[in-house]
Amino acid sequence: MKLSEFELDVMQHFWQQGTCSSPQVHKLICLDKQSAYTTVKTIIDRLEDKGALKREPASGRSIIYSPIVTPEDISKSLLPNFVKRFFSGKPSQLIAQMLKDDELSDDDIAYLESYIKDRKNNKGK
Amino acid sequence: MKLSEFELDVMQHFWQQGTCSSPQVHKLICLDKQSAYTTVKTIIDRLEDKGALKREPASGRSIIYSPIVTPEDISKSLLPNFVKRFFSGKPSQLIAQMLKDDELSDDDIAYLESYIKDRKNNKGK
DNA sequence: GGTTGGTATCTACAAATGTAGTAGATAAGA
DNA sequence: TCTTATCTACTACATTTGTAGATACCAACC
Repeated sequence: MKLSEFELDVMQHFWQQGTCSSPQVHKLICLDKQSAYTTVKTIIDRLEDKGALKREPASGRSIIYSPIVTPEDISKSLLPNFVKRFFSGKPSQLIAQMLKDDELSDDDIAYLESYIKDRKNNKGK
Repeated sequence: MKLSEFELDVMQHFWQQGTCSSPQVHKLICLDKQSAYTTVKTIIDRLEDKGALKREPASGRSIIYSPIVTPEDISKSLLPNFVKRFFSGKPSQLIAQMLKDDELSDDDIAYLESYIKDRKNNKGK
């Protein structure tokens, strides 16, 4: 499933909220960029067509949607390509860039260090 | 600078080869997917318009192009967004997913360790 | 020097994407 | 129950992207 930029921005909110109505998503989107309500609704309709969202059996005025695809579904297909394109297919280069750009928190670093340590131990065996 | 999928596929070859003619890129692209020469040439023209490629002062029948933008230029703007979208903004989750599928080599580990060390030193200052 | 094969340029067009208006349905309040 | 504010459904359109044909150019070969 291929989703556009804007579609991903919208999915973002469903992934965070779990379920949402169109007006709710519109308000959330508008925190980042100005958009007409119908614009957001069109994107939601397209996401429904693509099978990324489904309607919940909601009682009420506005339709409640929930996500079908997960971020993992998408990232699993995009990540290898991403690494291949920009980091010569080497995950270590991606990590290096994040380190260089200082995008990693202390926790992230600690995580990496523990991974490295584990790996060394396993190798020793 | 925003590049499309196909444009990135083409840039890929320039990043690998350094400089290329359109026919050369066409042949490389065709190793992966069938495309008319003019299709590839159109993409190259668009990349030139966008300022991603420039013409080299080449003597001869076919134009030689070389890349202006680097993979880092692109990845720097895409990576934070990528992490935000698919990994709840947590780089460690991205790292975890990459490492799940793809092991790091000894060189990779050494590379990362030196980066981590640097970062710690800089932070101490 | 004319022919030919490879290359470049220009033009075109369908599909996807971003953007939003209009009209119709409907729930909530007066 | 009538009105109004809200939400949905449908339609529209400009731009970007993928795709490629037609045509023009030019260097090398016969």
